[in-house]
Amino acid sequence: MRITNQREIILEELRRLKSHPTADELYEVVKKRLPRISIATVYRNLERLSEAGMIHKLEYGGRQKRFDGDVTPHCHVVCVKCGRVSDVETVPEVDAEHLVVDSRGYKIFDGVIQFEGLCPKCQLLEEKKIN
Amino acid sequence: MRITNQREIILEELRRLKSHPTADELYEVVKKRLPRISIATVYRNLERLSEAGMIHKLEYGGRQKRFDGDVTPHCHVVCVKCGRVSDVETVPEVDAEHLVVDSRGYKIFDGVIQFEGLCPKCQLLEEKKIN
DNA sequence: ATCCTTTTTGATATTTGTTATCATTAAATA
DNA sequence: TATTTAATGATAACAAATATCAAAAAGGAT
Ligand SMILES: [Zn+2]
Ligand SMILES: [Zn+2]
Ligand SMILES: [Zn+2]
Ligand SMILES: [Zn+2]
Repeated sequence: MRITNQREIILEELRRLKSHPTADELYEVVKKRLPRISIATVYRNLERLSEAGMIHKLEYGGRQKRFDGDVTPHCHVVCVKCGRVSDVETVPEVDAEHLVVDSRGYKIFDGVIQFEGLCPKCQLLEEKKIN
Repeated sequence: MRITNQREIILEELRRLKSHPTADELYEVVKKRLPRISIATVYRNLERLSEAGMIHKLEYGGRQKRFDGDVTPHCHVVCVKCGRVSDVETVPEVDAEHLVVDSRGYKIFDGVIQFEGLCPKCQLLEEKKIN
């Protein structure tokens, strides 16, 4: 895969951010360094980079996909209110395949534990609503 | 929540199906019993029923949301090729909260293990491609 | 039953995130 | 340098989901 200026900066900025941004959030950040870049270029490169395994595409709930520049194995927690995604530190990995008793004929590659919760911001909002 | 004929049949058919259908797949099935029903009614009721906890909304990869009439705790495997979703039988549940070392300030409700694999149909297609 | 209020429905328009198209530009190769 | 190949920017097209709204259905009061 060719290393174009746009591709390099998209990857750089995604790796810098720890927020698991959506394509348009990343577009806004990248635009500061490349004011003429098109949103299509951002979508295209995120797709290419994730195919190449250089980034991760996160397809959790909510409308928009999110992206992660950190490809080392780790778990995520998704806020059920706002959709924010954060990394979660877990105890040394449980091998997912050993948890399966009947896979219904599927050939299983991978198992990820995905947590659901309420982010700090949304917890504060909840408290205010009650009072 | 009012029990209308449409709502009842949507719930009935979703519970009968074990395929975790998309809204439009379920629409096609329900239409056999209610030929005049609108797709909007299906979307609306799936939303209301999932808010009420009577069904589950599955928001895995792929474009379309899927729905599950079985709300007893169980895990899913998603086919990475075709997006099909099936139930997976696992060993007696690991308590997700105990796996978390640092939740980054989130209040964690739930942790589900989501498996990725290749469904039987797509395994056959892969084999044919190789030969 | 009749009247009134609230909820739901069907049809369809709108929104939204994403993907496709295509002429132009940039990069790689010979 | 010329030729091929890939990437870009602008924007159209697409598809799933949601919003709108008049009409119909359901429920409650009298
Ligand atoms: Zn939140
Ligand atoms: Zn992450
Ligand atoms: Zn499949
Ligand atoms: Zn299921």
